[in-house]
Amino acid sequence: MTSLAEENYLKAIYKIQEKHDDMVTTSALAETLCINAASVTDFIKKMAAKKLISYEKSKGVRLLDQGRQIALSIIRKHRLWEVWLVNNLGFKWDEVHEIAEQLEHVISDELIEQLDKHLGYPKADPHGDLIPDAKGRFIKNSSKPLNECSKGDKVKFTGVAEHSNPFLQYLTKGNIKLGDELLVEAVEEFDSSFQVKINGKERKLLSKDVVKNLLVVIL
Amino acid sequence: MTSLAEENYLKAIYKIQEKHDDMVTTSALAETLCINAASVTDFIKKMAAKKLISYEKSKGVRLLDQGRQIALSIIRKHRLWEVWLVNNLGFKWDEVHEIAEQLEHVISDELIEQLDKHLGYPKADPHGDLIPDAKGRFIKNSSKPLNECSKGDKVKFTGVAEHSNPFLQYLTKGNIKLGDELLVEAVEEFDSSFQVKINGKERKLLSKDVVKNLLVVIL
DNA sequence: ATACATATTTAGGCTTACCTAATTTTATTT
DNA sequence: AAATAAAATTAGGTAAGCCTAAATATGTAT
Repeated sequence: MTSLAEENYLKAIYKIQEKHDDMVTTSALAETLCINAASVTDFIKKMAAKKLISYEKSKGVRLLDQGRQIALSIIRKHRLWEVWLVNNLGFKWDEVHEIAEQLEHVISDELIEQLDKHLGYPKADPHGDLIPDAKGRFIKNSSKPLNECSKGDKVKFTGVAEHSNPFLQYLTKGNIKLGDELLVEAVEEFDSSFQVKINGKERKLLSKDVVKNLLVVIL
Repeated sequence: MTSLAEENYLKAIYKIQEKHDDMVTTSALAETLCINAASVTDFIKKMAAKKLISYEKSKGVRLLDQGRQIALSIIRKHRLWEVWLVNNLGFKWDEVHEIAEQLEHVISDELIEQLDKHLGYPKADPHGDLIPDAKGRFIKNSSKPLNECSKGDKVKFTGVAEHSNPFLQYLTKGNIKLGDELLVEAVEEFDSSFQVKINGKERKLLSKDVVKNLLVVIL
């Protein structure tokens, strides 16, 4: 059995590892989980004893296969629930995180497979994050941040690299939605801002902080 | 804040009180929650201190308004989730209890109101149990056990008084479903069994143990 | 290489929600 | 009413998951 705390630790380790593919430090975990570093040290020792993670004293931890599988199953559940909340219950993409944080811990393989089917086997959640399958496998796509694109590129907006509500709400206000087609009309070298045309209609200026957090695929 | 344990205690007290409208004893609670009586004594003292229940030493407990409201909100959530699981995810009525036991503890008023709306404001769950509204009010119906009916009565099957899987599966096997119309053709005095005609078609013999657990309304 | 700052671990403690064993209270039988 | 059985409570204890404060290890700057 995996406790709630363990699930949250494993998910946090997975997410930190995802960014800088390296050992995950005690302090990074303490930071993301809002738990005292001393408590984290305690806990990771117990998880290491269960072979969920590997632990090198004073260096950090890494997921072992068993731990990674659990982390992926939690992420799968989280993202499927988010799809349901947005597509079926009418929530906005900036309203679903907290609720999905609770729903992701409900235990029933049958439930999650039925939910997946009910939703039509979605490949991504409302923020464009990929949904692993029941075995923990992703169907990778080739998205990259918009700031890596050049003038003239025509791209599709497929996800966000930043999940904060202010950012999500900024996009909502500007009527920029997942699936929109963006044409890079100009790149201002001075401040790295982008001028884009959205869906062949509206023209918009996007700051550096915005473009680096928009994930797109080249069309 | 209400802990998971508190929610389960309150729900259990509510359900026991529902049957024999009386003080709920420590042993009855211990029995239904599968928790040692000594632990129950401990816990109810704490809940009494929080004014969720009233507690008379060595006599038992009763819900106070605040505790009743919480119990009803848990029951509301449980039953709404059961409706969703059966109507939208394709589960059978004997497969949903455990999953709903987990889902009922997810905290979000917005979620539960959206779910209620999504389901079309159902008045009863898949077993015919009434769903309280957000304020904890029931729309009572006038159902009674089939064994209280007489020869010639035409009734509608609206709920079960027994929720065990063997009973639910017995009904499923016999193709007896919520909403079916039953005509009492004969009552055998010797063993209290009933001969009924279902939906004007099939004729069936139902034992005493079955008829007392079928809730019906007279048509 | 040493000093300092930062990160990590150790040690000791707390709360929640359970447990067992022993005791006390309540109810039942004779 | 006394004896006995059953129920409830008290006392003391445990594990999980957190905490603070103190000690130790690591990394960085001089």
